[in-house]
Amino acid sequence: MKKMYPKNGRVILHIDANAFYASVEAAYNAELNHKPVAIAGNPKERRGIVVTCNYIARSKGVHAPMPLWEAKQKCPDLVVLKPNFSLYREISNKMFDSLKSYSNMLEPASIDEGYLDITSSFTLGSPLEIAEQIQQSLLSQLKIPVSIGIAPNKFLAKTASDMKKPLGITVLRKRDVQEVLWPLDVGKMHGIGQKTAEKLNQVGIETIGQLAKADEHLVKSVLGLKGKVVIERANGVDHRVVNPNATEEFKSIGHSTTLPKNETEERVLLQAFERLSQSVCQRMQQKKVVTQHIQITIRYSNFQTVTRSETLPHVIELKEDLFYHAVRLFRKNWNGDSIRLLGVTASQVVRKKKAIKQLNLFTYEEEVSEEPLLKVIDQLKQKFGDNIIQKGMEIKSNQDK
DNA sequence: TCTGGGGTCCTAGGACCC
DNA sequence: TCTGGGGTCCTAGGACCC
Repeated sequence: MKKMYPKNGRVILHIDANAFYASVEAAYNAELNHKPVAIAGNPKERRGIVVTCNYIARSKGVHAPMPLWEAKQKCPDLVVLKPNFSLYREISNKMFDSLKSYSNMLEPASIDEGYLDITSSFTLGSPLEIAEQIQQSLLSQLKIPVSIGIAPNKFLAKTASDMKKPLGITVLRKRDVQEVLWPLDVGKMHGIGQKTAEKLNQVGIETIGQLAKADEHLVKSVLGLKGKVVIERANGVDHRVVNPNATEEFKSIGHSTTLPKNETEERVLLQAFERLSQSVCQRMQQKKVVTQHIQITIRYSNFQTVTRSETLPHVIELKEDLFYHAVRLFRKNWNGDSIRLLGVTASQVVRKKKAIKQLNLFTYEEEVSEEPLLKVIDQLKQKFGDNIIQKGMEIKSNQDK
């Protein structure tokens, strides 16, 4: 077979597991292969949605993220399973371990897909041969069907893997872009959602081909800096590298929950915050990180969503601290309307090791009680109004030093 | 009987500093 | 009797993806 890799180019695979959660379930229960299967958030509760479903269910019109009641209406014999995330995580790890044997240049993009740069893996065979080998071994060893895109960059590889599902292998060269991509609606492009597509339509750009040839000033006038990027993509250009460390560089850990019913009772809301703080704290411990920035999300029953965040004068990691700051933000910002969803996020997390120097600066060991500070803030607030809070925090951080 | 939960990145305005 | 300009940090919200 003729070698496909160009002398000056890269060869990148995008490996995308088909209906991943449903495939994992079927791997452990073969009967499911012949039934329509959906994985749904809260199968018993009214607010469940389809997270993913197998291809039999899809043929009946079920798709994510459809409300469960609607899915059952379309497909009365739908088998609905609760998600088993720890199992999915385990199989996902096995999948990526297996991919690493083809190249170290592996970047997991989510639990069920990743990029593999095989430019230097030519001793293992042609790109097509490598893709076939990957597909067969994942299917036989893990019973996970995947689609694979082969292309000179990430964008084209991702686009290619999407073109044949399940169990497809698609080669997309730059010279194919004009014929394959340009006729498609601009909204089909990865990275262009409904809103962006509407904006482009309004200036007369409806297909990917029109976007590729569009005036950069025109596109920038509706999309800002993103305009340059999407024009490049439409021309099949994408210089992003495959970064094996990307998963190490996560930035936030959050938890949110839709309440069993719309809620106005503060006691219940605070209980929810306590559970959320607990689970965020647990995952921070697992990942060995601390945070100096906390954010809460309030979604009201009319779906209006408000986020409020705060940079803290020192890092925190304890559940009690997360809870304390979340509740303080909540009390300051809740308008009293009934609430559908609450969330707590630790953003800008830092590895604990890296934070140690900072911790020393802030006398981390002997935690200063917040009570005196709060009294001071209250007095200041009475004098100067609410916006004094930030000042108060600065005072504290100076004291800590 | 509407609309989950986990994220990332970008924008834009105001505060603040030099 | 009119008010720089550049850089950075902070905050809120929007868009997008899986």
